[in-house]
Amino acid sequence: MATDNNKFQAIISHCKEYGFIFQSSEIYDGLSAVYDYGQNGSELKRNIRDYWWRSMTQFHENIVGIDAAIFMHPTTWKASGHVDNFSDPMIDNKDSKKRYRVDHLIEAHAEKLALEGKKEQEAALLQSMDNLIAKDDFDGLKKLIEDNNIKCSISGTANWTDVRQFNLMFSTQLGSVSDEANEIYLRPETAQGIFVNFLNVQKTGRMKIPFGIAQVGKAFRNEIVARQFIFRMREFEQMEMQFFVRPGTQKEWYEYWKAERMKWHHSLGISPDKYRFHDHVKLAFYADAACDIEYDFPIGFKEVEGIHSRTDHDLSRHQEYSKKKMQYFDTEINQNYIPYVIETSIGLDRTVLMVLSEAYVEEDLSTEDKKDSRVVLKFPAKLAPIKLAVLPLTKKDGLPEIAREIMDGCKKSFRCFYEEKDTIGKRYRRMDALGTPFCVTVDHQTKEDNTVTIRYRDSMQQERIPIAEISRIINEAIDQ
RNA sequence: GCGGAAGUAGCUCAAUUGGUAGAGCGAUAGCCUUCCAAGCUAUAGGUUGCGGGUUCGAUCCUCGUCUUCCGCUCCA
Repeated sequence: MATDNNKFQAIISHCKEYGFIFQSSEIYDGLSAVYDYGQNGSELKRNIRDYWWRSMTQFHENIVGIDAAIFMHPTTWKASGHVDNFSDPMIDNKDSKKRYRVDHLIEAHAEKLALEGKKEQEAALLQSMDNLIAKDDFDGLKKLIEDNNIKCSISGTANWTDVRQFNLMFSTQLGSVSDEANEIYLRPETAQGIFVNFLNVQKTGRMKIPFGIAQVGKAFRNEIVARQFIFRMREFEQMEMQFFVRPGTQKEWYEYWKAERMKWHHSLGISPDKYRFHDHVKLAFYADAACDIEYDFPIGFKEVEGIHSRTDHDLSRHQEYSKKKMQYFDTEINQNYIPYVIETSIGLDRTVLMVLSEAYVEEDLSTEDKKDSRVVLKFPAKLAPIKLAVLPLTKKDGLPEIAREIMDGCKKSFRCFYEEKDTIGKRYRRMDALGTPFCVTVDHQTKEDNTVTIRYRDSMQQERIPIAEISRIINEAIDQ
């Protein structure tokens, strides 16, 4: 791995070759920025998801989980601000390649007219623009730009593309009759499923503030450019937790969750110097504090998780649009209020990529006589797709039968893999490439004293242990 | 989305200046019975990304398209 970019490419190839991640619909040339998880990738992903879920809902007594539908009432997205903020008519200047939001471009020109004292022209321009935007008349908008001879500030030309709508939300029809009234969106984030269920969960769970609601699920964004493997996909999975707190305490809970989430990342066995916080300077309209946890991917430091202090923005908006009171009565202070929210939102696919990036190692094992190397995925045992490989040293002499018995004893508690083909060294290396932390080998001595050789993935060390100990050793490693 | 480059077996690559493709690794089956891949034998696997055009004939030339990579752009 000469450069980090080579390492990234190597990881992508490895993922395909060993059944972790395939491009979607590959036999039909693939679908851009959509990927499928294979037999090993789906296990890895599920293990990460389960670990996060347990960390939230099991280790914290005041956090419960839900699973909301992907389809939601269209008003949800008006209330959340996605309808207004997630779709804008855009236009590109062909010479400078610069893309503008049409309204920004025209407003800038109107401002210029105002400065030149042409107040009437300014008003007329803005009026025309508002009319056209309200009608979604993109051809009209382009004509307006051309008629006013609006130029790109960089290239100074008026060589424009057509006006196009970039709607980051996917839409579809609910019901079989196509009708605009039935248009609904695939959720662009999972958070809103939590907010609209806030009262349901709080009341039925008798939850007392502060408390959290966790959720794992798919979200969809029609990204203009989606690239970099599974880092940015159009269909992706989020693991989110919204933590409801008393107004005024959000700052301390924000700090609490920053620290708590960073601890979780370190518990994956990843070194702290691979992480950094990136504080948002320009805050979104709904936030009073926000930061990202960034991991040092082979392609550089990139966001894995976001922690946002969302104030009471979401619940207030839903209260406004639904006319339902999104309030909580706090018996400690005898007050009704709309809770403030701290959000932790981590991309599951990005976490998979992070774990893969961290685990992937090419090792040079050459000695003086022999060149040798291996590719090994050093997953934490709890995340490994396969925990144990059971390998009879040979296919004869009753060794496979003993190995099968070990398999039967272990496969109820964790995922095992049986293999009798090829030399033992080759089988070890195959397991390294899948990230299997333990291999046990049944040999002739096993028949005499019921012991096997256990071989550790990372150190490649071996030791002799009784068959009865296998299960305990591996379960302990998984629990760490 | 724009510009540039690329696409040949699961992977890494070769080949024909236009005459319809080979190797290594890998896979499968068998031999060997071996505690850290690359011993032996056999087998499978490619309408050379896809679709048109030029041509007697296209993997090669040409157009379109899809996908990927790099840069720009975008990412409430």
